[in-house]
Amino acid sequence: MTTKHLRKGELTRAAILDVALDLSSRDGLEGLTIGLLADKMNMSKSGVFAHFGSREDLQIEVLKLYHQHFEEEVFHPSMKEPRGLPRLRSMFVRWIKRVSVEIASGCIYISGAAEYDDRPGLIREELVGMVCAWQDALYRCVKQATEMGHLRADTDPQQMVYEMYGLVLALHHDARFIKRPGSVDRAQTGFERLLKSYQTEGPLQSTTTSKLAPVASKTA
Amino acid sequence: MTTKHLRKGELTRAAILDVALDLSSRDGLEGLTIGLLADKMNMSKSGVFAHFGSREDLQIEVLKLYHQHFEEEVFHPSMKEPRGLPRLRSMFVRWIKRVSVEIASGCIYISGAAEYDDRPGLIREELVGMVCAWQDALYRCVKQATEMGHLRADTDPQQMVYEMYGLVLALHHDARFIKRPGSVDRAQTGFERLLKSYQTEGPLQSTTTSKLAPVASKTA
DNA sequence: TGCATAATAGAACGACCGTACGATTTTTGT
DNA sequence: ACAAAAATCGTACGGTCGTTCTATTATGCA
Repeated sequence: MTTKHLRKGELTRAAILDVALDLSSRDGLEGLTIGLLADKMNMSKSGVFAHFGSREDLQIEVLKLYHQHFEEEVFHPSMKEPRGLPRLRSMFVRWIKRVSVEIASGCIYISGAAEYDDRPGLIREELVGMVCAWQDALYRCVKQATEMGHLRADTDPQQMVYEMYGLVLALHHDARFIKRPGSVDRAQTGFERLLKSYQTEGPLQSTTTSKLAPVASKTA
Repeated sequence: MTTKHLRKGELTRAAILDVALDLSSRDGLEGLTIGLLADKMNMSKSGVFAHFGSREDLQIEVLKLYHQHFEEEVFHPSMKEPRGLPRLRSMFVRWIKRVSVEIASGCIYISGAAEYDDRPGLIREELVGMVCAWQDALYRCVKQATEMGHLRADTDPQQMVYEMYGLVLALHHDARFIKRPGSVDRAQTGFERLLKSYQTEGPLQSTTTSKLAPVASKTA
């Protein structure tokens, strides 16, 4: 019946996208080339090209594939954690785990941000949308954590997301560019300090009132 | 006498490098093209090329020029501030001021880190050296601040430099890529929280002993 | 003012890029 | 098994890149 949909072309197309994602992670989306991709696939340039209307289409498909992986590895599992601080912890830990695995290859969200910060077009728009979606997810999570009393009531979610993002950017920078060991621990340490800071420390007063215990039940 | 050294070629060479730095800031060092550079200079490609042995040489010269500007604007003025916390503050403030001015053009240290994290060669080596030199300067400054009692004695300088760098990377990311307003304030706020955290907060105890007043005399 | 020399221009090269098109092979449905 | 359709290949075009070589122009010193 519906088996007619699994035509061979779709399979090779998926295989091409897998390899393309690999290449883009290493050399950046802008470094992705159809000729190189054809070589790695043992195909002709035109054979690869035929699966996509243009190079830009290919790049966008790669981007969507990366987004899908990111959601499956980081976002969706974290959404199964209980709201508030446990979920926020899960998001950050899975995030830096993914980036630290990506140290050998590279995170497209991060490398893409540098590549497309001054290159208008569809790819940039897509990329900005994805990054903003992820930052929004973090934002909502921080907000919930404050509403549930896991973080100080006057916590500025935007500010906290900003600093979390900075910790991950620094991880990518130091580990992948500088190749300095121990960066993963530094990201984790920074996050703990961030949490402690937004839990106990008042704007200009000492720690007195903690409405709720930051430890939540493991069952969703 | 020594006026023979200011031959005309040296002048145009310097002018070319200025334009090249501008172009590289916008499109990245790898996006720098001799043809485009020649257009902006109203010169022929070969006329521009003749001043440098190769494109790689040109890129390295651009890098050195950027490094020189960075030192003049950020490093050297900060070294005139009194050791410890005042100097550290100056370094960070001048740094983010420079990066926030560069939002319209782009910081080569940061964009270069993404471009060359997997591209071996002379340019990468040069770039890593410069960034490490800057991180080392920050490291020494933090260390002095702890030795002078401006920061907690158990402050891990490497960790603090890591987090400062993260704040600046996030600034570059949010302001230049996402184009979200208010990022400069967020970097500043993050730094203040960072300072407070490393001044008062103990590893697992409350604030009791502050050896020295964090306010130092303005005279070096 | 001349003349050696430096500075620039111009054209051409080989390489690689994305893309287009027609021929050819492989897959698919009957 | 055979015809229709899909997938793949080979080739070619126009463009840009860095680089080289030779010719031309501008500069600087005697």
